[in-house]
Amino acid sequence: MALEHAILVSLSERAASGLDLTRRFDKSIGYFWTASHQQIYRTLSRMEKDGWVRSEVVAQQGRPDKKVYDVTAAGREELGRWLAAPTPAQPLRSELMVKFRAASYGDREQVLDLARAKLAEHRDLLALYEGIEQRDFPKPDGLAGRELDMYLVLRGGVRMEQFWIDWLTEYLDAHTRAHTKDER
Amino acid sequence: MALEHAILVSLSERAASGLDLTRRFDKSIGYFWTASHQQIYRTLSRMEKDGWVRSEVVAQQGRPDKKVYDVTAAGREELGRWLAAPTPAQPLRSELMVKFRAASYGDREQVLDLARAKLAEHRDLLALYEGIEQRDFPKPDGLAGRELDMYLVLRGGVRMEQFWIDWLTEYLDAHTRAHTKDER
DNA sequence: ACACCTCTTGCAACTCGTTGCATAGGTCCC
DNA sequence: GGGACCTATGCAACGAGTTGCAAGAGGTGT
Repeated sequence: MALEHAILVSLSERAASGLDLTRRFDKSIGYFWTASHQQIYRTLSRMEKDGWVRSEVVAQQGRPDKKVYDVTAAGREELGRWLAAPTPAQPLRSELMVKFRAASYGDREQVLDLARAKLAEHRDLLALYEGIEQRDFPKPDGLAGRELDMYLVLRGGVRMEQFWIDWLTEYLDAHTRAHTKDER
Repeated sequence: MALEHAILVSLSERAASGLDLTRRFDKSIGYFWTASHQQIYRTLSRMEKDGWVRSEVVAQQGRPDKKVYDVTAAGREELGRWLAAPTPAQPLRSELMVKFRAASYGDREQVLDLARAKLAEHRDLLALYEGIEQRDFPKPDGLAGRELDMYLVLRGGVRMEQFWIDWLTEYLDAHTRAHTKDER
């Protein structure tokens, strides 16, 4: 399981409540690991029971109290252990690829429309990531340590979106060419 | 859910038993959608109950009987419906990216070793896919229809592996450079 | 006073996927 | 005949993740 470790990473950067974490998983960390708020609350409870984090109730003005979580020494130890452990291969799982392979059993034109929609989605995501890259890392050459790590993960996101765009373009081009040939 | 649809696609290509399907999910289809045999048997039962497939017990010589499944008209209809339906965005989920981002909270050298191991894995996969590409599609230019679909999905696999290789190489290079600088 | 909004935490039920095991028929070999 | 192994199907239990809903606390509007 990696959600508890993703939470440990996020809490290592800064202590947070369940809702704070939920918001972080909606942006930065969420770009490469997603989680719903229910999942986060449930996991936080288990982690506290296991002694990886401890919580403190903090009163707020004009808002309900919140429970702020913090990583314990045991949590830091677990994080280090997990970091060094081999990562199991995550098999590729793409609904889109299943559909592309199945296109001849349905309406091909609609599948091409799906491809065009996905292409637009991935172009938007690429623009988002490149915007963050230019805003937060205008000069990547001098980076080191934690900042370099964050930059390189973002680069992974950029490259991933570029992959989708390139492949979907190849897909659409090839089918456009095949279709044109049929018409002649 | 896409497993039932992946099964419909595979059964559309050719009728099969649960174990046949398990073997297909270990190779061709499995390159972009995986499933264990228990999952397949369970899903086949449900699909038969829903009327998407029908089964026939076939006696074999020297082996236990097998139940061969076949797509019904309702199954073909469902497949067509699913093909045209929009595909929800699948958020990226990469344990490796979480680890890379967290490297400063553990032993960085071990994380670099993980990256090198992943790089080797993806090089192997790329070689596998490129081997299939050259064996099955030596002349991709004339392809159309179902063969073109299969070729293009394979191209997606090749490009995906190439993405991992390129990014991991960038990651290792950047950290090698940062480390060298520290030493000076 | 009352309805209604947001913030924060959480429960319950469900689906999806994995792991471990069971069963039953059959071959091959010693 | 006994044991190892393969084919084929399946159950049970668990863990991970999603969806829907609830409840309390505090604010705002009329």
